[in-house]
Amino acid sequence: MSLRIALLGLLTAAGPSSGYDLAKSFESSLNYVWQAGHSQIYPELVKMAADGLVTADAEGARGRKTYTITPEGAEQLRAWLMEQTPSLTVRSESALQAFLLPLLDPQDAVAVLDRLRERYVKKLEMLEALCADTSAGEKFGRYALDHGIRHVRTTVEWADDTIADLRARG
Amino acid sequence: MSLRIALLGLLTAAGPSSGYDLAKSFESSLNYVWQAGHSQIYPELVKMAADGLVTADAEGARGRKTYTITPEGAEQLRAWLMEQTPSLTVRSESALQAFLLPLLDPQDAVAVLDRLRERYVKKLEMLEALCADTSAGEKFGRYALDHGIRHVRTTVEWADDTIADLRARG
DNA sequence: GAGTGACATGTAAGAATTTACATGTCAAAA
DNA sequence: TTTTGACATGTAAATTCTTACATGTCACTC
Repeated sequence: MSLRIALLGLLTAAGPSSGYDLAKSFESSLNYVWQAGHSQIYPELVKMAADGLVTADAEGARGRKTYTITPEGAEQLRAWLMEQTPSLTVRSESALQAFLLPLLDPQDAVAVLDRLRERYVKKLEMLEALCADTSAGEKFGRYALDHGIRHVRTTVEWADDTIADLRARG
Repeated sequence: MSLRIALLGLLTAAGPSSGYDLAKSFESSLNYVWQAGHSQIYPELVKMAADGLVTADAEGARGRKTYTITPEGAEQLRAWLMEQTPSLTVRSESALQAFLLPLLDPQDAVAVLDRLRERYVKKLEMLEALCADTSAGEKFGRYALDHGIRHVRTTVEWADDTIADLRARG
């Protein structure tokens, strides 16, 4: 369901798009909260067309197919947003790694956390640069970007404090 | 891989456990960052035993089987923690919902965000209660719990600010 | 004119995940 | 004593997700 919703959302925000466009959009905007590659997107668009949620243009240059959301698709997206009670859980490999850190001795844990922290700092810088770029303040990007930045910042702070705590113990 | 690592982590932290125990542990401790039901855990334990990462006791009362991590399992866990560079991406249905919110008109978006916020507040209270409980300060629970609390708190703050912004616009 | 790289779409196989089905034990309360 | 609920383990089917394979176009550069 989530993939479908994500695609309907992207089609609403960005207007008619090809599967290729949508895969790109996924990478650049939705990537922080959901992921999907083209091999998942293309077949899903076909199913969505069969279900009347989108319509496909005839092929354009280089076999390009442009999909447009239908009123039915828009309605389904709206219904999901208004009525669904999505799970509050999260799936995060790096959070899993962070969780298991105390199983290492403190020095090793610090080493691992340091590396993880470094990567989050990079990510934070990247997101903040995006935020400063005025052109990025479009569509649903604003709140989402803010959400992402806050979360990554929180993670870095947590890493700082946890490293300090581990150092104090080790 | 993540499921395997999570199970090895739980077995290390909690000592020898049954699949049932592990499923419970998953729900109560790892749940915020990874999820797995018993129907995924039981077969995985069998495979892990075949791979020499755990050993299974003979059956106890009510068909209970107790699994113990082997040195090889411990080594694999350690190697993953020290050497892997896990993805920084996250999969979160509620974050997806939050992202798509601006596609609704502001009043509707506020209504949805309000509901979402309410649920996060509940979750925050739950986690803070857990934190206050001294007995919860065991094993790898401390840092993980702190991590979870900070993230949920950040989400609530984001929701507050986003609701205010939406109200100002709507 | 050949090569490179972004554009563009697909399929197939396998792994991971979810949901539902299916079974049986033991202890305690009603 | 029956019934309820936690304990305990599994399998099957369906869906979702990842990784790899496979193909072809178009614009630009060397």
